[in-house]
Amino acid sequence: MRRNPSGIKEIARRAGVHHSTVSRVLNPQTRSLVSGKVATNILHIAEALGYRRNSMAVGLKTSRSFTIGVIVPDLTNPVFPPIVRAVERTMGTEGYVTVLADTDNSMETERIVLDSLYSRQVDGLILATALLNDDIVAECRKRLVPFVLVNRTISGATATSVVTNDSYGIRLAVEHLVELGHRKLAYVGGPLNASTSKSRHEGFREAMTAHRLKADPRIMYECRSLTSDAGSTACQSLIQSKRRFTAIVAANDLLALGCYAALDAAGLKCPADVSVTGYNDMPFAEHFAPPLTTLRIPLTEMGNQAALLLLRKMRDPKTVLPSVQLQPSLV
Amino acid sequence: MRRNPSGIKEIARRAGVHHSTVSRVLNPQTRSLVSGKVATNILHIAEALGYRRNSMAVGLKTSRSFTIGVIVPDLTNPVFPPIVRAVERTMGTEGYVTVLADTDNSMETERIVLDSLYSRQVDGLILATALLNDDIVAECRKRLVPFVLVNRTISGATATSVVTNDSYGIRLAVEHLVELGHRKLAYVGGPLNASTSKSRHEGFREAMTAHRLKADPRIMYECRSLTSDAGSTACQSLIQSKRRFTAIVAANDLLALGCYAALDAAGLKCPADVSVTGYNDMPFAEHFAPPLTTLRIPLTEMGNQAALLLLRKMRDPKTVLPSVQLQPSLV
DNA sequence: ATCATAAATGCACACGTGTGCATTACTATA
DNA sequence: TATAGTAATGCACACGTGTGCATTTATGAT
Repeated sequence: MRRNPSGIKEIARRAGVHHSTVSRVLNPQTRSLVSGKVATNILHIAEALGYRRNSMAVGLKTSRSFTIGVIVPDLTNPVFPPIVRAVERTMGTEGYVTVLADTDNSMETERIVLDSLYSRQVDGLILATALLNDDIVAECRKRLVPFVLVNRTISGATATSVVTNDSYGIRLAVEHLVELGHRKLAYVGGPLNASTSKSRHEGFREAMTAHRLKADPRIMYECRSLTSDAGSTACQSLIQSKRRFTAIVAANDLLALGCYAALDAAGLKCPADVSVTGYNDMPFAEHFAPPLTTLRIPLTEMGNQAALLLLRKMRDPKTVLPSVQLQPSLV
Repeated sequence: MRRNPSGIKEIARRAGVHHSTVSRVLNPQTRSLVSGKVATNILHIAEALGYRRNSMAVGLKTSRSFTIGVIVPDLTNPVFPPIVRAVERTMGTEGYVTVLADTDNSMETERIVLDSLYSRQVDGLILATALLNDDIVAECRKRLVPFVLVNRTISGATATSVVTNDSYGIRLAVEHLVELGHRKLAYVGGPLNASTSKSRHEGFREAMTAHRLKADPRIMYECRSLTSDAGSTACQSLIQSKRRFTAIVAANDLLALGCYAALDAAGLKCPADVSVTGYNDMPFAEHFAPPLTTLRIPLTEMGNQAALLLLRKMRDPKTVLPSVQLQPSLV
């Protein structure tokens, strides 16, 4: 089934010109090379035929696909949709199309996906999956495809990334709780191989010592995944440890919700018995019971910035891009 | 910058064979045509060179891109990420890549996006944006690209779609409220040009008459968009109308949350004064204050089914696909 | 050993477009 | 009007791969 019977050649035939002339007309870049009369005629014919240029042929010839890849660990994590959306939009206005890949937190599928994208000649990548020492990032570098990290970064800050100041954010949370009179703060964090979790972890310790409090490692937990379930089990063992704490700083809203559940199951009231703070500003967090104190991170802005940086890099591969760090705010 | 210096020809050169032989080896379909010895040798060389086939060239030659498009109206609506994720995954296992497009509820950008995808020779489309009489769907049909509608469908059921039984879902909600003793039910729905909103609207009226209750059009609202804000303003005017109602059936969780906000602002308690039900089973709806009674729709399953149908259609364009209707459940 | 047959490989063209270079048509200046 | 110069267009090849057909090589039967 030939889906597009009318190529550039057909237009040329009808206009009585060589197909190269048509090519020039259809390309805004080179349209000025051809006389106005012929140009408008060709444009009319193209319009009448409903012509759409075949991007595969263009891509083959120019080795640019006007396609970028966005790789996320889990699209159902509410952090990512706003980022992806923003990327897709700003790239779209520049004529780029966004292929989305969800790795389901698996490095193996990430590698497969990367192969697939590379084979499709993507012009650039936006990675939201980076771990601290990530051989996938190394591979991207080796393959010479421009990429920007978003949300997470790698150790050494050797790649351009768009992240938020996580340790500052956690400090805001700690200060908030301290102002409310809390002194015994527990911490429920994520896996330390991700930059976000690591700097939140460190941010917690720094903020505690800054307030002359002790960050007790016995009431600090590192969850394996950033899910509600993980937070719940962490909080359960926290409760069972019988150590005193009056507040929990969670490194993620989902973890915080898990804590809510565990506290509720243990008959503890929020925030009467224990206060909980989250991180990420999940949509509608204010409707939770009780309304979750959390940190808003400018997700859309992050997506925008990442897209803009990537565009710069793709246009001029030898530019060295700055990394961007945005500020979270307490809500 | 040549990113892929080692094409099929280079491999052929090193193996001392013609490039067509390499092509046959690299293609599992035709590998049996070439002798085992040569094949393994070629595979080794390809491996050593880190060869990845150029999909644009393949696509140009075979006019298949192994790419599909997924078009959603708003990715930050929590309904869509699970669907998109499921589609991407099942398509991925079949070697397809998914380009995502967010139309931001604008038909204009949808048309632009569609052009862009068509130009990229997508093999198929999954549309979550369909309105009841949708000329975009007509355009897809004219362009002969296989497509499947998901979540929403068009009038006349003339296209294959994967949807849930919305009127049944609303009936469940109504029955639930009636069992709780409610008799005066208000309805806050979405724009009637979408099939979901329309059948929920109709479902509400049917369920009411089935219980010998009157669906009072004066306390039934049609919001312009499915957002929390829209629900809030609808509920406000509901309150200001001074008409009696003891429960609100919202056609969407976001609308329901807006009702929560408006009721709270008016000093009304939930569910003591007014009960509210939602629709869509937003993640963590159980953590809301109060826990939202809503309808769970099998989003992942919908995405899966849509992908499978599309695969069938792409493999055999002359099959006529069945439409699938899944059942929601009250939670 | 000879020949018929099958297996393996080479050859050449095609997919649709872009682009440097050659060629032709036009314009202006003397 | 002749000529130089420029604008407009045609020509041909290239991008990387797939595939029908021709050709060569191996296999087996007599």
